[in-house]
Amino acid sequence: MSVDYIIMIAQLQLQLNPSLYLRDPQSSDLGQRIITESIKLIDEMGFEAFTFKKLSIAINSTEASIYRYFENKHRLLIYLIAWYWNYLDYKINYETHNIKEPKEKLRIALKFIAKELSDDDMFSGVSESALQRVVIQESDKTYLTKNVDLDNKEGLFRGYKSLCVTIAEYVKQINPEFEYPHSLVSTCLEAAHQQVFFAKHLPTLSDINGKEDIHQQNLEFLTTFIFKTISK
Amino acid sequence: MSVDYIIMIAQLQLQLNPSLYLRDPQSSDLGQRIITESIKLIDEMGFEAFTFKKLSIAINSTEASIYRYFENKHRLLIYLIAWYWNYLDYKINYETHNIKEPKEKLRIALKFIAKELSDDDMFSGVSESALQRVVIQESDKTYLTKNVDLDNKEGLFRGYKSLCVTIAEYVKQINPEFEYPHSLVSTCLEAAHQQVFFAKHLPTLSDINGKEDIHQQNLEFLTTFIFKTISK
DNA sequence: AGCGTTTGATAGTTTTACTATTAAAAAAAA
DNA sequence: TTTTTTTTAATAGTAAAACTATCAAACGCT
Repeated sequence: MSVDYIIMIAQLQLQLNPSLYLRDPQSSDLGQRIITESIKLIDEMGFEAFTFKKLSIAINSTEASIYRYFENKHRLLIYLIAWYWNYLDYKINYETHNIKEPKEKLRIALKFIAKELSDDDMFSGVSESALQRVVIQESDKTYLTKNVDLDNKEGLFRGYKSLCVTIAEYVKQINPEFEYPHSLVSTCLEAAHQQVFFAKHLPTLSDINGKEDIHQQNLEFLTTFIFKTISK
Repeated sequence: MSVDYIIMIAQLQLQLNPSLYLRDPQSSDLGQRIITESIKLIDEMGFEAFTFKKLSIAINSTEASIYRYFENKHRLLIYLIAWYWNYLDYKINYETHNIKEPKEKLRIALKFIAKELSDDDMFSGVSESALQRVVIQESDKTYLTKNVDLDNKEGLFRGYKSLCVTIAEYVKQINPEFEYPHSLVSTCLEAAHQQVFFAKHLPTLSDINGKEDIHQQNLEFLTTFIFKTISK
């Protein structure tokens, strides 16, 4: 691990919008336990059944203490999902940094978007595989609320938008005449987790079958769909 | 309105899976009020803030009475969304019935998927425009739960899957070699409402701008991406 | 008029989503 | 090392949500 790499990570952490929390969970032991355990719990029981009461028991603390870090469980979810998109955005920017060819950049981006994170991928104590499952099942709930406009004004969705814009840039470079780069990329980002969910739970809605490598098939689908759509 | 049409509607209503409710809301005045008012309320306040208590006040009845029709508010949402997909599936089947050319069938299907329903479109007392807004904002919540597999086994998502399969058939007829017809169509169906939501609330994620006709632009985007993806 | 079904009224339980207060513990400053 | 400040834990409490149960009134039907 080079010094540069450490600096990049530090910046990545700092980039998380302070509006995402009341008190920075990265700044204390309790805060970090809130993050790691909430990912586990939401992954296991789903966001609806998840409560601060249950979380407080899991981390051997109290509800009141958790409320000092996050206004409510919805905000905590937004934080977790934002962390993931920021992480992906960082990773994709890092991996495509010295690539010239936009098609290659797009290919790399898609690879990271569709890639399954493994259980031993850990990033400052966070189980990335559990977080990825949380993203697959819960991410849309962050913005599908009557509060979107206010939350968006606070910049809570910055990471996701940034990632979308980054990749839309590659699309524009490949085909400057294509009229819907952002729509295509957001559709693709959404499809990336939707198709995994469908493959596992509503297989009629997908041709990706659970028997083979879901993430590999998904990558092929997304690649086909995005490159064909922007072809001239 | 022809007799055939009436029969089709009757069938459409009957096709709604009885597992969707405890007591058929179409069968009584109170049941119908539950449906029409719940659509209004969810549209206005969002699904999270919506409660049976509020609904009972709106329909001048009691919580207990509503619980005789639906097990809980999540089941009611599933019912409303299922109604919409069944309605769309019926409409698309009806409108493409005597069309031979699969490309034309697909075009018609997309037209109905992307079409904005107007305030005066009413179908047995249901405000279709309000229901469509509910679909845009809430539909994904029907299946993004830990209960999906059980709900799916009960056939609660039959309408959506049926619509997806119908359109995937057109895709297969246009290009039998295309490997992901269902994935492409489910991606398209999801994008159809996602893009409207993004255009209104997270415009960075979309090229569809709120100033012009969102639904028309959306149709163009969806048409471009689906036809390009399946082109040889 | 009598019967079964549907609805309304009322009441009660458990859980969730918070807020407030105070004391103890830990960290930082003097 | 003592003092001060900040953080956390413990406890308690509230309002609303998500139900369940009971019973009587109303209604539709034969």
